[in-house]
Amino acid sequence: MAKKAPRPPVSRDRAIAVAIRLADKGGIDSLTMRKLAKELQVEAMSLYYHVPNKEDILDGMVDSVFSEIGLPAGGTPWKKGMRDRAHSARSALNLHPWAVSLMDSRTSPGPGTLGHHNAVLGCLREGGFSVAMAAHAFSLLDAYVFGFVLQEANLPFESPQELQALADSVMEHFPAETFPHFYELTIEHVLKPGYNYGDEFDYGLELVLDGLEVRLRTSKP
Amino acid sequence: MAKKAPRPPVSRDRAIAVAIRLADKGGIDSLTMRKLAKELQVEAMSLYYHVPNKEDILDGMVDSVFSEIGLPAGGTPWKKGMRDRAHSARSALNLHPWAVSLMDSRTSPGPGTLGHHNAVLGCLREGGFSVAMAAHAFSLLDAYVFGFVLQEANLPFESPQELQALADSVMEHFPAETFPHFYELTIEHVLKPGYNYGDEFDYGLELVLDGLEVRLRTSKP
DNA sequence: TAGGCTACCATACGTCGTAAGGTTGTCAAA
DNA sequence: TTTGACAACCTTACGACGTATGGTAGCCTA
Repeated sequence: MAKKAPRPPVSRDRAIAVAIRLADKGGIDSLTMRKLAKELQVEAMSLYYHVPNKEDILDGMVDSVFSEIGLPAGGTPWKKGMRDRAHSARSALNLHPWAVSLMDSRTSPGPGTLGHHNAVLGCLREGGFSVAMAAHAFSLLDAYVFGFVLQEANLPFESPQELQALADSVMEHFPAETFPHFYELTIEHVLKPGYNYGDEFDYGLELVLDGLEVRLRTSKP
Repeated sequence: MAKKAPRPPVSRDRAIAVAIRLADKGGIDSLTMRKLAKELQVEAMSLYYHVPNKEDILDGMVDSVFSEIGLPAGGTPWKKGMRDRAHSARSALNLHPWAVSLMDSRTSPGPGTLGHHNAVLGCLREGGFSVAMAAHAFSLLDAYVFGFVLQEANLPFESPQELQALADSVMEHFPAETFPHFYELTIEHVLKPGYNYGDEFDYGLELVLDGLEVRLRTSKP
């Protein structure tokens, strides 16, 4: 996959794109200025010609992920718009799991982030939400989506086998009667074939959307 | 504030407690094995007698924060139990903002985490939730609470002055007509005196709790 | 008084972000 | 045709990080 002879020129955008690829492959901790430079076929210090510091690259990465989230086209009914956006956001953040933890500690929003916020607010306002109600809905939906993805990325297992192994390990350390309800859930629900934590996403999302619909109706004359 | 002459013995628990203090004071990045050792009045490598590596300390810190979250006493009505727990979780995580981003990448739950999960599930089951409904509720509530705290810890401002400064900075970089809905929200809502993002927490929480109540009622015979 | 154990320490390695100060290649003005 | 400014990249080096390796000093028991 290495380029032929001529090295394409480095730029902030290209550095960010390659950094995202590296972080996707090896996790955010494996992203170092030296590895990024090597991937771009330059030396580490050359990056600092295009970028003030590593933080700036991380900012750019987060903003780029935000830009990946599909935006509701103008005129979309708010409920469908918000549902689609939630699914799109989950997909983007699942593709780039480092993004959620990186959102923390990032300070100034970039154009991708602002554009995203703007489109969401627009969809809500067109759907009849007052400014205050739109703020409520925005906060609630974002908190739910990011929180869910955080938990999802957080799961210490990825396959049913790993889940079983984890359950075994926990049961070994703590006798069953210590945490009876936790055990009930584990055995009667989680360890059942076909269980998939990701399936919980839609349940919560629809509950939230329905709740917003009710509040919207009863807040209007 | 330094201890007198006799140095108290180091232990995993004491190391974790002091690590939490350091992370609270200077952020998670400022927590290094050398600084932690100095605070405990030993050399860095002495920590490795009590702890296998830094990861183990981070695990312990997260588990300790989970233990700080108040648990519903047995017999508490589920809605009050969940509301109180959500507030308590938010308080604990606001006190230790590094904990949310640290939850990511942590693998094996400790006793604090398991005890917390167990008590929550118990409260829901006693309140009439089926195992599957309890799983839904748990996922939804946790996602919302953690997601909200993540956003809250994430806010790039802490005082109204900083907010105003941030707004000015953003407006300088992007003309107002680029993101009209974002500007509407900022000017008509966020920059108004008395605005406090934290106030959004209860709106979303009550909406979620009401939604769960409806689902619980209609799922029962 | 010998040996073993617990708790601690000194030194060193490889890796990180990045400061400071080169070295090229290109291209317009002289 | 020469000059010199500028953009793009490089070399070297520094201090901080996590931690592997291999001590040592004090205590306890036999």
